[in-house]
Amino acid sequence: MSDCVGWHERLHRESRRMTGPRRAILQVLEKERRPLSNQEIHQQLPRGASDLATVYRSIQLLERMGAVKRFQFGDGVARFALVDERHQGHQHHLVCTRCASMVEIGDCVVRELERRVAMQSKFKAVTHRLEFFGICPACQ
Amino acid sequence: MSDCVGWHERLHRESRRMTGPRRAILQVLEKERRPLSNQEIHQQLPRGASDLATVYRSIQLLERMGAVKRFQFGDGVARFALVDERHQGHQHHLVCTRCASMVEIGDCVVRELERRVAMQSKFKAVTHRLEFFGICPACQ
DNA sequence: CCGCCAATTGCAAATGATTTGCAATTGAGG
DNA sequence: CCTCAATTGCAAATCATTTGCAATTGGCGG
Repeated sequence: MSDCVGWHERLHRESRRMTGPRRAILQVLEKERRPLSNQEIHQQLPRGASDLATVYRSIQLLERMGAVKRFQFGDGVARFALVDERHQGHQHHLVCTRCASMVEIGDCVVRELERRVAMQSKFKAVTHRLEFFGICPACQ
Repeated sequence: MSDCVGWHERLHRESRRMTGPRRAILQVLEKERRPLSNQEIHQQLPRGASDLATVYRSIQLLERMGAVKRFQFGDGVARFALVDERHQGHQHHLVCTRCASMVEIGDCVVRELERRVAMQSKFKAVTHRLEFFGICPACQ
């Protein structure tokens, strides 16, 4: 179980509070290290720990803070997973299309390409989003 | 204006019909070669050419046929653009985050990496999704 | 330990995108 | 032209996500 001290500070920096619901939500995200929908997070919460609307609001906050990353699988539901702080917010993942379990991909090989793309297209502030999908060993 | 003959055949292969609404929708997609939401498609249609529900159904069909590609920018709206047949359905894009204008990216450099990822992770059937975002010259 | 006050929450209602049921309409082959 | 499955329009239903608001709560100062 995490004491959430790190989170407490991080929230405090933006004059935000560490509340019961937020603590519970963070604990779910830390335990299940894979993309979860707001619904799924809410279900895994201890009974009465937080309202669904509060889950939405907390996730929104965490996303603004860059603490959580949004995944869109194309089924109309947004899923979120904690960002690994070691990767300064830029990291790619391999996600199982059956169970959404997730593996981190090593270094980003696309950075280089990004610069070339910007150069050739005359676009500014070019970024990218790269995700891998497949079927994990457990699901095969 | 396209005569839509190619589409006619392609639909026929799956015992689908080329109808008025579908023709109109395809014409919009061919003219505006950038990701459009169902709403946007519907708006650009000649008055009364198709119901919004029919646009949704047609786009769904085109997506199943692999004729259209779905883009999720994270604003809760799905956008779709025609797939360039030359690229057998695999192609990356650079999309303007302001106006959604779109440029195609040349060859896919990630294919190689994909195999390595599959190997190391023991995942099967690994695919990927890669999109670039930026601000196009017109929007700068 | 107490009180204050902005931040936060629960609840219910509002939004907005997308889907669906169904009866009426329409392609396209014969 | 006739037939029939595919398709459509329309309205109602779903589903995810957001929002208004009064009540509650964290955390700082005293």
